[in-house]
Amino acid sequence: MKLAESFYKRSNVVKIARELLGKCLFTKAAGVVTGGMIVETEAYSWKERGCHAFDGRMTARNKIMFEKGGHAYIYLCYGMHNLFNVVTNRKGMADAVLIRALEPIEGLNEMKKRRGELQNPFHLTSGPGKLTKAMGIDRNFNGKFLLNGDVWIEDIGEVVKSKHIVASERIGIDYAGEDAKLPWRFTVKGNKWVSR
DNA sequence: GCAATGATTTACT
DNA sequence: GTAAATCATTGCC
Repeated sequence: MKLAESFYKRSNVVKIARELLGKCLFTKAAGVVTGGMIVETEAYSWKERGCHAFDGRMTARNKIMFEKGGHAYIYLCYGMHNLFNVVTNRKGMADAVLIRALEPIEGLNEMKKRRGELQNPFHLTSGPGKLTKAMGIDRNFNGKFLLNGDVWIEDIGEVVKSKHIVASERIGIDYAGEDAKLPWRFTVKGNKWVSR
């Protein structure tokens, strides 16, 4: 079943990022449903420098993060990669969880077709830019609401024990200074679909 | 209006 | 392991 709106609207974005492990992200693009279990996330808050909306800076790009929890925020990075985020917290509180990797479950054939030939089958969705491409996510998904759009998150009853959750430093945000050291990246221990 | 930059991926050494 | 590719968004001129 889909996660309730109340799940996203809580104020502790780090806790939400942790609880999203084991949940399933699905999209429906071109009439085909694709998706998988989330195995890697990162938390971002407007209270720290790693976030685009640091210090409440709102721009045309990140204004979705200021919406209430439950919206999808798609950000184009390095000119060619779409990154998928889940907005959390109340309206005006710009927190979000970046989905970095998932384990494919639904629509394997479609995802392979979108990604093309791969040297390593584990590279299908083991990275934020890869999984969006595999699932057909582009900037048209920006601002969609996860309870009534073509993208949503389900709880399939999978429980990831806290022993199997690893917290580590986030990736690629050295510019954030001290905040780059926050252990806000969560991965499922030993899962092959986690990015490097 | 224009140059600088980045929450990455891919290929090559 | 390292480097190049590549472009929307941003912030300053």
